Amino acid sequence: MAARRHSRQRELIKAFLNTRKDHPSAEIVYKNVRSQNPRISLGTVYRNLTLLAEDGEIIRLNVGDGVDRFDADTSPHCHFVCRKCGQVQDLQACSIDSIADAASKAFHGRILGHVTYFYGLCCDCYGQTGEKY
Amino acid sequence: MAARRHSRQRELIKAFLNTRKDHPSAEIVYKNVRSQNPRISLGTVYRNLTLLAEDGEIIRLNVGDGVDRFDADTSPHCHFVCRKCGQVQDLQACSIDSIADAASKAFHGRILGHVTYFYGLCCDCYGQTGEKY
DNA sequence: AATTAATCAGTAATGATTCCTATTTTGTTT
DNA sequence: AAACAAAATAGGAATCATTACTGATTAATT
Repeated sequence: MAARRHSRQRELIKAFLNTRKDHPSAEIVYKNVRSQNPRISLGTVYRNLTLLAEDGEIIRLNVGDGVDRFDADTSPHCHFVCRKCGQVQDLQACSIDSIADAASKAFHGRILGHVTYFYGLCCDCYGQTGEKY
Repeated sequence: MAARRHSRQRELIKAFLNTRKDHPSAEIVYKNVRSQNPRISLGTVYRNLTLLAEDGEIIRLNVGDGVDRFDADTSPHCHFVCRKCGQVQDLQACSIDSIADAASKAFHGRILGHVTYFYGLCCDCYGQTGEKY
């Protein structure tokens, strides 16, 4: 029903996300994509990010810092959020898939998926602050 | 430094949260607490919810639905979010603490904690929709 | 080329949360 | 108990990410 049509703007946005591993926000996508298409509007960026996420081409990420972030890597993986500098990075080393199974057994509805993120101090911030946190 | 002083309003808010297990939003806390103190302001509710969370007396919860939710149960547990009706419920049966340890080994910064929530269909919605989702 | 619906740019609107300020409370000190 | 200082409040304004609206464009189809 929702016939998705090709669009230059959406293609640009997806291409940009493919170059980044730092989970940029819509605003950052907007600023960067404008260098290739100065007439693109922020609303268009938001709408296409939502469309791409609906189509499963990207992942919408919310780590509780007030902005939605977007990730072109749709393979199952977790994220780490630095409490000091706010950066978000991938954490491939965690296989939590088994958890959903365990949770399903003690649950009477239906579990479709789960979201996990870790927080703490990233490598750089940990080195700087020592034991501050 | 931040000498916390007693306040009727904060006490009311905490007492209300203690009676609820459905992780209400600030707006809902506001509406309910007003029946006991009609002059309380929404800003006061927000500020005290933040203070309580900072003091570790409650937990601030963000499941990506646009509002922050609050939980008086500070014991370690996960949450389940229904994709259809939006309700948030506790999921006690999951012990994911071991995950943080596993993740720490493959990480060069410092992991202080983690957040996990499951999503899917709650018991009621699963019964209604069958295989729709 | 004509048609139609998706998409766009630009802008206004929404809504959750925070900020601001004069006033009131709370806990402490004389 | 009166005086005092710091913290908290009510009420409202401000912020800011995101969504909604609208007339103009554009991509795909006949």
